[in-house]
Amino acid sequence: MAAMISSRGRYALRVMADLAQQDPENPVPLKDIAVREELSLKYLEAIMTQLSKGGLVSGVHGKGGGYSLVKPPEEYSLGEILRVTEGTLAPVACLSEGSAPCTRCTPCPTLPVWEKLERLVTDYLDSVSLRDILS
Amino acid sequence: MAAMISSRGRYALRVMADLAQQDPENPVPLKDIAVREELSLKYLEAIMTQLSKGGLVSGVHGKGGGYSLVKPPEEYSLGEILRVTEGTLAPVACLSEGSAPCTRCTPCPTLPVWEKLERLVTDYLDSVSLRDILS
DNA sequence: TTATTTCCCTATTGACAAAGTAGGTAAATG
DNA sequence: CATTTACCTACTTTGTCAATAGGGAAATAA
Repeated sequence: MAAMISSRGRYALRVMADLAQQDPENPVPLKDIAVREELSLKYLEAIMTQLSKGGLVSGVHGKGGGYSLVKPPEEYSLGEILRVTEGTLAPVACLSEGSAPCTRCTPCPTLPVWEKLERLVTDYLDSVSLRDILS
Repeated sequence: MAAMISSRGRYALRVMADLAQQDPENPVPLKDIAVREELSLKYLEAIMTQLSKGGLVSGVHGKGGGYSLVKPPEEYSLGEILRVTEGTLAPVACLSEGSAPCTRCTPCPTLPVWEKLERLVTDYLDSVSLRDILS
């Protein structure tokens, strides 16, 4: 199957969309999101930690705390959210950073194809905003 | 990481390109390809079986036998080769055939995004021919 | 007919990543 | 100080992909 976007990434989009539909002034506790989105609290925590470390949301501790977006929904692109949770949107392993360049044949005749494909995907996902997927 | 194209698919492209560079009149035995492409014979067999069942190559048994392309290189698209080996090029699991439609929310606000992304990827890979990647 | 070559078929193994769980710690609030 | 909440570390489970192994069936040539 080898889907490019994992379920974790899709959950992240759902959660971000959920946050976008709440009052931006009040942080939203994970407990609430877990119920609305039918996700386990623990799994949700793992995803939010990534989003928080990636600077996409901010969390405040204690009673009355929770998570909130750091900017308006139209300023998030799906690409930027997915890059944080998926790590990379590269269509092949040899384009992911941290992978040794493939030396089977030089120059690699398919490399330009993968590079263009990655650009295609990235450009599209960067062109869709979080607001665009609010229902 | 979640690469869209697995190493198996990339091997398939290499093998098809290898075949395209041999005499189209004489079937090429796997043994030869395995040496040239530095793949184990057994693994190569598994890949060729898929390509053969997919109708992309034809194999003939016995001495003097081997595999050959069934049409000229310019008539193969990368998309058609990859669909055979990867099973699907769907960016998300819910678009793969055989998967139950997701019922979390209807209508799903992200579905149009995935559909467009799949079309983008498919159209591009279908526009590149096997001849285009011969070195 | 027999031996050889080759494709072909059905498992199985091992490695690894992703999905999801569990239990706790630290900060903020009332 | 008790409660609420984010945050941290580790684990189990599950599933897929890569690669291997050991044959069997068809074709050819001697």
